[in-house]
Amino acid sequence: MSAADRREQILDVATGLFGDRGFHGTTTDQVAQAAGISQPYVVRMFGTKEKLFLEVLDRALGLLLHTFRRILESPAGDDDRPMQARLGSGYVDLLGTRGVHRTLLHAFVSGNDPVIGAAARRGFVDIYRFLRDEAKFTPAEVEVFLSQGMLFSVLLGIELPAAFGQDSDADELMQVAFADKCGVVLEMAGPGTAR
Amino acid sequence: MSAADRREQILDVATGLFGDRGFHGTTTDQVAQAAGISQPYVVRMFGTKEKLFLEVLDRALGLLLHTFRRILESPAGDDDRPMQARLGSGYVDLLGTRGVHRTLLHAFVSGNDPVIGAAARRGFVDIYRFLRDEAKFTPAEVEVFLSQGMLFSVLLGIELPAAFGQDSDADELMQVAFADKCGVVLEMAGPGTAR
DNA sequence: GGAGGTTGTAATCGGATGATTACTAATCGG
DNA sequence: CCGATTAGTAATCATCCGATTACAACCTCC
Repeated sequence: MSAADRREQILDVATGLFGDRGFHGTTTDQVAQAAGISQPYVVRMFGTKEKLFLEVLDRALGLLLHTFRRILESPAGDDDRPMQARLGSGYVDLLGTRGVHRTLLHAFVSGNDPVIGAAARRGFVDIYRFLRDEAKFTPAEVEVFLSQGMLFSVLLGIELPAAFGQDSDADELMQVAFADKCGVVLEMAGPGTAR
Repeated sequence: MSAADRREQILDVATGLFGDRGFHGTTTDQVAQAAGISQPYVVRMFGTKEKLFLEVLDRALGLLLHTFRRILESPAGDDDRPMQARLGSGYVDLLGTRGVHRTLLHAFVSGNDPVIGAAARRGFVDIYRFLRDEAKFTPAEVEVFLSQGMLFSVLLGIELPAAFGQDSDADELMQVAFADKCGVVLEMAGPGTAR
């Protein structure tokens, strides 16, 4: 396999693993085994585990913004909902790429780390700038959009969809938070969607 | 020092440390040094690092719910704002106890862990039940309250207040997200509030 | 066909880390 | 004053983990 392809493959599996267990909770050996290669190769290809995580984070942020820009620039077609709702659906659809949401969330709780924290802040502000400058959201719209997005992410973080059916109050909470997107979320992150 | 007092002291410093670096990123030795005792003593007092984290998590959740209940049951007095706003202020005031918000967030991103994840889900559903059954929030009110709370927490997670003044867009984002609470947040979590 | 680059591994190192054991100094009730 | 409980440590263990080094197989182009 070419180094470039291998690189992409490692970043793919690393996104899933970092999403599951975070930076400190994931070992380079787990990444290597998931990619079917040896641990030293992972380290040599990225230099350090931290650089690997930073690349994973950058890719996740890039995918997020790319998804948003595609929606923003695509013709509305038969979708007559406001842009907030359309971008929201795009955010949910990121569930299709394993680990993206949860890797981002892991980065967002690492503000204390001098390197990862700085990258996380930069990434979050980039998203803000997109909503303000490109999507032309008003401050109030930004606040609602980001708020709902973060509740969504945290509920993914605690794996509430994966525990669906075990606690009627938890199921009700999902209904309250995800509303009409509940079905989609359960399809993509519900029980049995595991790794 | 009595074992009970020592226990509380360890839980206090551990809350700060776990809030800063999470479960996997914090060592029992860091906790011990912060408490001014030896590492084996920390381990023996709590059994395992995981049990220590679970106690820290329980305490944080307990403090959160206790704060909410106190506000709910206290007379409105001169505060004529709706209960959503009053509980929101209480949530912000939890910044007064170092590490509570960020420890909770770290737990909320650990849904994958069989033990910590289960505790985190239980805790989040407990909060939901409080809002529904005790605070009598409507589903829409719950959604708004939790959404804003999670955006608030994530912005704390990336240490946006601590980086205040370094990026005008970041400062603007804080204004958009925290609004009238911006001043209080900066006082309690702004630059120079460090450990 | 062989020189050189590319893809990859085996072996190993050094340090960190959670946990265990065995011990000690102080405190306290009788 | 003494036996026992309590608060605490020093030393050490076994393991894990990221990183380094040295080497091997393979491809490719002249």
